[in-house]
Amino acid sequence: MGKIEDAIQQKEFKDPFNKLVVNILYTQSYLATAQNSLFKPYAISPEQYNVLRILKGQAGIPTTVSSIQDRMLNKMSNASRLVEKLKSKELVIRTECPNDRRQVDILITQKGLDLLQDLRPQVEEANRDFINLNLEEIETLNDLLDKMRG
Amino acid sequence: MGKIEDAIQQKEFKDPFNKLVVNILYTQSYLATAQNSLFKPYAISPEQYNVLRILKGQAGIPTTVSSIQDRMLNKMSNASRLVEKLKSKELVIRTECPNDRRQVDILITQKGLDLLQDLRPQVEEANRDFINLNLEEIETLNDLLDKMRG
DNA sequence: TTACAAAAATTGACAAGTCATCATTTAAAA
DNA sequence: TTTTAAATGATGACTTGTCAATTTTTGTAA
Repeated sequence: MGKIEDAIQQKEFKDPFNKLVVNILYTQSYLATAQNSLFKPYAISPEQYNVLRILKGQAGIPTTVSSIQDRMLNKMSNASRLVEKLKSKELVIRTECPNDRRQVDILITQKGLDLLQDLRPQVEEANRDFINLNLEEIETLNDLLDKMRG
Repeated sequence: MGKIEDAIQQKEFKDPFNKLVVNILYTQSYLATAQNSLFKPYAISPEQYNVLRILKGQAGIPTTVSSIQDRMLNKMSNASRLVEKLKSKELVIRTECPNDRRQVDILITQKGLDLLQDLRPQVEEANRDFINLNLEEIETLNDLLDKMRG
């Protein structure tokens, strides 16, 4: 049994709200650590993977830095710097936007697409390994998380 | 409606597992950002708050660095450095353990306890503000997260 | 007892989150 | 048109997460 009380050796919580906050933070760490070791051999971080995933989702349409930021899991992150890291690995290219010279168009490269392709089966396998729930439970969990944020 | 699809502007997901991973990572960021701005006026981070909470839970019993690490939400974190930050703010004291000189006993100070006391009502209020669920839903969510990790 | 392995904590290096500030460029107001 | 405000991205400083290496101390086996 993976009860949160055992995981962090805390017998009881002030109230159910507090327990839920702790449980979500702990579960995120559980997933993030797994993701981290999955991506490590490919020399990218979960955050960089997420940016690549966003760019692939744009299906070849150039995407600005702020648009990437809006789609990121962590809105406070520093998309500008992540893009720079990806560029130095030749996983994306960055071109000045002709319409608005303040903006910068970001595009995933073939090398970036190949990396996502290689990772795909491993990501899917890891997701199944680390989520011990059936489809109905997953749907309930997704709905409750959505509702929780209001 | 706070659906995850809208939050990150992604129409659909590869599979329910993938959607759940994304949803948990996003929800953690949602909570962590709220915590961050709550603690900011008190010049501590959510992680430092968590260490103080652990020490208070020990009820005056000296706690070693590795024991703190075991109880932290993020097991990969650097407890040694967090303790050093708290010590420089006089929120904890650090004494060499007499039985085993490799270990270091950490104890929360009165100043640290006072800080937790001041924060308590605000943390409780924030938890309620950011969790739009009833008690039954919270319990279901807690149970599903526990089961998910196996 | 010596020698070696394990445990505990610290430290260094790098990536990412957080936040403030800056420069450039665009859009709007006077 | 001139001035002002807003948008966009980059950068710097600081904290934390991640992980490997190092130091000190303890425990154990030869």
